[in-house]
Amino acid sequence: MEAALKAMSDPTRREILQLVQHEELAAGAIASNFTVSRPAISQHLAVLKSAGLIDERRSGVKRLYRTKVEGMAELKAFLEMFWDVRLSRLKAAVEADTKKKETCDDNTKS
Amino acid sequence: MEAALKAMSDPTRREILQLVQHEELAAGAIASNFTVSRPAISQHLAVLKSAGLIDERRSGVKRLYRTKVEGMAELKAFLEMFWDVRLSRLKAAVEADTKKKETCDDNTKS
DNA sequence: TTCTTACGTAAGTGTCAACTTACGGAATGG
DNA sequence: CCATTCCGTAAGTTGACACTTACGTAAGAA
Repeated sequence: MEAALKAMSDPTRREILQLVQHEELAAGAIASNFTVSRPAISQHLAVLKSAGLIDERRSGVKRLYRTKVEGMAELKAFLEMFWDVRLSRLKAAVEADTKKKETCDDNTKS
Repeated sequence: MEAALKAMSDPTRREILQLVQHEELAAGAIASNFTVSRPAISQHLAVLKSAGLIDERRSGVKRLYRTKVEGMAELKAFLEMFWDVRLSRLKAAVEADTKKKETCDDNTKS
């Protein structure tokens, strides 16, 4: 997850992920969508690949890339953990509010 | 989302988020869980706060922090976009496979 | 073979960020 | 008042990283 998060924290790489989520694209075709140099895109592709976020396939002299969504599974699970906590907080708040009507106690100090 | 992603890309900050997801904790109490210096944690808290991932509340001489899950909403939506695409890929593959069987249905037995 | 296409890789540079120690400043207790 | 606690901020160092240009390499065409 560490690698996936760092990889996605770059806006250029996020754009690449969106570009190749529907169709396979060659490295050059990807680079043509950006103003930065082609080697820079090549390095971004290497980062995405080593983070498990894209797949590479060779076809003749070209290299085709495509988003590999499995690499985001861990991160997705991490995020959903917080959503579950939010729900349990709501539940706890409701229960605490119910109990407060029985035992009114003030322990704050100022 | 940019800020939230960069904030979460640091392992120390992810640990902090998990520490304060259930209960409010003071800055010092948070720092006591790590080996890095207290000012370092203070800086991490500032990053998390400016990314909208935690809330700060003052109580006397202490500052209490707590995870603010709303800051992750955009990132969650970004991730789910890729999951939707994966489903549509599966659907497209199934439909293509079905069509193939219809076009050549007179002399082949699957 | 030789040229061309389509890439990755090497090397260097500038910027950013995570960490350290030292200091400042607000709230409380004496 | 002064001292202590709790915490953010300042300043400096180190390492990571995004980018550049220049070069290397594999596949196919002439």
